[in-house]
Amino acid sequence: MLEEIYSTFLEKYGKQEWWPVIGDNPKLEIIFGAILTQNTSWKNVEKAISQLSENKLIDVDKILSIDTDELAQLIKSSGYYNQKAKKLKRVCKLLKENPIEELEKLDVKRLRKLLLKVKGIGPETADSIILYAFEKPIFVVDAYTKRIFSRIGLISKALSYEKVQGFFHDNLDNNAVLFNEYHALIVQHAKQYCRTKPLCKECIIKEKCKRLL
DNA sequence: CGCCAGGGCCTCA
DNA sequence: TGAGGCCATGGC
Repeated sequence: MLEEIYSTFLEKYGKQEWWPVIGDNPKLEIIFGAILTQNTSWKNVEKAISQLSENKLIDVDKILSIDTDELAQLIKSSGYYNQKAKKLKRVCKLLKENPIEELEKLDVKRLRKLLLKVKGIGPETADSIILYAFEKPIFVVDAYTKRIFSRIGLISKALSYEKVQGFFHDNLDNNAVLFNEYHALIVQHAKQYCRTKPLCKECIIKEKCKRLL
C-alpha cells in the first residue's frame, strides 16, 4: 500500500527536488534550515537563511562568536527567533566538537543519538538533518505524514513519532533517495489536497482513503 | 481577523 | 507517555 501511494504521488506530482540550498555550504545550511523551519512555513525560513547567507553566517565559528540577540534579529522572520538563535548556537557547539566530516562516518543510530542530545533538536529535526544533510536513510515523520496516513486509515493518529516511523521502515526499502522523495511528496500532497480542511472530492488517492468510503 | 505553517521543551499528572 | 502551555513571524 505504501508503495502504491508513493507511485501515485510520484506520477501526479513529479520529482520534487526538495530542500533548496542557496549557498556554498549545503550541509550546514540544511542543518540550520531544519531548525529554523520548526513549526514555521518555509517562506518565512527562506528570508532568515538569506540573512544568514548574506552575512556570511553559514559558518560554525561565526555562529558561535556572534551575539545571540544579534543572531536572533537576523532570523526574526522565521518566528520563535530567540529560541532558534539559541538552538543554532547549540548545534554549532556540537559541530565544533564533532565536525561534519566526522559525523558523516557515523551510522544512523549514533548520529541520531548525538543530534537528539542538542536541546532544541527533536526527532523530526534530527531525522531531517540525517536524511537531507547527511543523505543517510531514515524516514522523516511530520505532522503531514500523520495527517495523511491516519486519514487513509493506515495508522492511528495517536501513534508516537517512533511508531509511525517504524511503520514506514517496516514497509519500505531502506533507501535514502526513496525516503527523501517520499517525504517531499507527502508535503506536496498535504498542501494540495490533504489540508487541515481536506479537498477529498478532487483528491488523487481518494479511492485508497477510508475517509471517503 | 483568526488560522496555520516542513516542532520541541517544560510541567504536571 | 500524554495532554496542555509556551515560544512568534508572516501569508492568506
